[in-house]
Amino acid sequence: MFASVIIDQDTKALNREFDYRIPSELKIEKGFRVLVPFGQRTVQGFVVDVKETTDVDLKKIKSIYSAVEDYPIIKPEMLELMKFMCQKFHLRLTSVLRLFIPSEIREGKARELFVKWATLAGEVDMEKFNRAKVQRKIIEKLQNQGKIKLLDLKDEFGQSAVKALIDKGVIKLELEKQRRVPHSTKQEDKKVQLNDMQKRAIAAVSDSGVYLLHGVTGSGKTEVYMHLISKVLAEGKNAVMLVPEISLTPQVMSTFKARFGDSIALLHSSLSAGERFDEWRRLFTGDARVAVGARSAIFAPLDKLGIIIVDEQHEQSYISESNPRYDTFDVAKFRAHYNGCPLVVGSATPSVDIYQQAKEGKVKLIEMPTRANGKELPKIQIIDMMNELRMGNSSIFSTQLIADLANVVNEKKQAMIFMNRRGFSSFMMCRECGYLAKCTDCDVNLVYHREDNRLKCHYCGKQYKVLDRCPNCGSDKIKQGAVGTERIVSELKEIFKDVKILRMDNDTTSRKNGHEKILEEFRSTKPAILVGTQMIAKGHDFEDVTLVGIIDADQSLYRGDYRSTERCFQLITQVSGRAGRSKFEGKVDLQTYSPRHYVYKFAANYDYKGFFKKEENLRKTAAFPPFSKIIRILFAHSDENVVRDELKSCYNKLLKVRERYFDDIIYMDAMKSPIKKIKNSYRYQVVVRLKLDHCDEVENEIFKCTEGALKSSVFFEVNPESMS
DNA sequence: AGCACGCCGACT
DNA sequence: GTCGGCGTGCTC
Repeated sequence: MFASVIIDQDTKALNREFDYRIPSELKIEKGFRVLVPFGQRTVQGFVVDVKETTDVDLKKIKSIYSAVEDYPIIKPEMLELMKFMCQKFHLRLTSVLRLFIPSEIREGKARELFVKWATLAGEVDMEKFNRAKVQRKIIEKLQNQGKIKLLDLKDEFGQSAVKALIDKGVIKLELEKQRRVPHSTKQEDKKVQLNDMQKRAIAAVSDSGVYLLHGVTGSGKTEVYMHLISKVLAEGKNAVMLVPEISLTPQVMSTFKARFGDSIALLHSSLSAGERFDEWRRLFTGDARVAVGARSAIFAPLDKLGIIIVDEQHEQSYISESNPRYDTFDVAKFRAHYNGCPLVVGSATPSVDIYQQAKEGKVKLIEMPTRANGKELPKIQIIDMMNELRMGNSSIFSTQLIADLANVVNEKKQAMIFMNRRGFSSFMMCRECGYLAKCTDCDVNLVYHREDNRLKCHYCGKQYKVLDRCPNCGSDKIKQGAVGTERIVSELKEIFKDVKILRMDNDTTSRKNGHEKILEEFRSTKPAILVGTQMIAKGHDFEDVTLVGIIDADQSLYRGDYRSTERCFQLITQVSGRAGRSKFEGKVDLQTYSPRHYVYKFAANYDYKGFFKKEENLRKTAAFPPFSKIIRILFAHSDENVVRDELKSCYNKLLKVRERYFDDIIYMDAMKSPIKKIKNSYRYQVVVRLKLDHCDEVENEIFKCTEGALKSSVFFEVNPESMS
């Protein structure tokens, strides 16, 4: 018998199967981890196939040395899924593999933790211990208690006496497996009475298929998820639930822990190696039956899945940005299909893409249009910053926001100020008339590149001179760049001298528990103002927050890609949900320089459907996804000439593909990446936009063109989240 | 990834 | 002559 093995080394050159003979004395099946001779060395590999024959010259074939475990570490479903992912996302088997087996196990770094227990080996002849007082005491204690942890024994009586007894064979050691418990909780499970809307939602999820749970913030989606999971567990099946990493706060984890106890495994980024190992093993063996975690938890080694839930479906973090790039949704869909179970994705602001699928009937839509506590959603007031300017207020804050903040301070309540300050490049606009630089060919906003001081379109690569005068009204008041959270804090401190003002963003939360410390401080201070980015928008329930301020909402609009309006809508809705969570009324001050942009009107009215309709029409007209497919191929290498050459030869092949599929390709061009160099590696890219008709076929043809690039790293993305 | 093979410069 | 530099290519 022969085994097809993939070598556990992630390089282009090794991205194929190697055949080995299976020695008759070894029991080896698909999914086994094995040690094999490879070149001059012994390496670890994974058996992906077992077969009677091989095409390889028998003289070359070597035999497998041994199996690492006596069971397949990769289950059949996972092998299938690996193959699917390679094909779907154009990935290497060797890099996909790493997603399925935590590095702690792959590299053999973490093991099971054992505690040593000491017991007496048999009858003891006490006569022999007349002089050794300490040893005598130890024996007596063991006679009384039966077994004692070795560490405790050493603590009490000292190292040497214990060791002497072990050496004499009086004490026998027993190993007991011990679980490292990553999170303990004292929280009680709150039994919640479901309302009719929730009951209907639960009942709607019946058989397999994809369900979109569209529920406003505060509609009680989490309770629906937990009920669905309980139901599945009762049927003897298992469940996976995904949550964005930033939402996986201690409170959220405690809630789940309180409900599901030990049958849950929580997978998140701050687990230690040992904890991750144990949680993974518990899922693998079936000791844990619910996996809750961020993106990578979709690879939880559970069989018999009864449901997969993806919360906050619209979150960008479900699409992996680095190394093996994949979309969690496609992976979840595969697993749901394989297990014949439902996939439920939920959001208050579903992505345009999935809502379109719901509209087409590919996804079943479940709606939860009202809040569980019956409270109105906070009123959103759009504040025209252009008008503020005309009135002579050129500060970051509108008079309205300052007045509302003063109110919050007076009433000893709390406020959150949200500022989306991400990305390197920023937009250019006229402060007088609100004119925004746009690409003439693409109907996409231009992005300012500091490096070469030019405006660029991220979709066609067309470049423009930087504006020094507004082409619309002739004003030279051109605004460019962003205001950071830091400046907001310092300006607020000037205005509200005695008020606690906290900042929460990537810079302040990088230390361990930085997150928690800031939130705890905020929770316990009144009045207080919390200034932050994205991360303050996630699931924190602060009862006393009565005001949310959104500074410069436009920032998320002008990022120069087709999804920016959608993201802006999601952001406003998400952030607004933070205000008025309990008995107090909430209000949102939304500051913008383009108050008439359609996204604000719809967002202010919480009108998702209206927004979707508008956006759908725009994308249809402009032929952007979901009505087309964008492919971005990024080449990166430390030597600029190498990337340029490899990109060029790829592009030449692409030109031939375009000849063959002329009608299917709307647009195609090669250019430098918006961020030309990252970590000393030069980046060039090709962007292609396809009609949907034969897009899978054309996509594969396009991918083939990249295979000639041997030196550069090639990243192949479909409908990329970002172009930088 | 590693390790051998191989083809050019400076050394006992 | 040969010791060793690291560029290229292969590993079942």
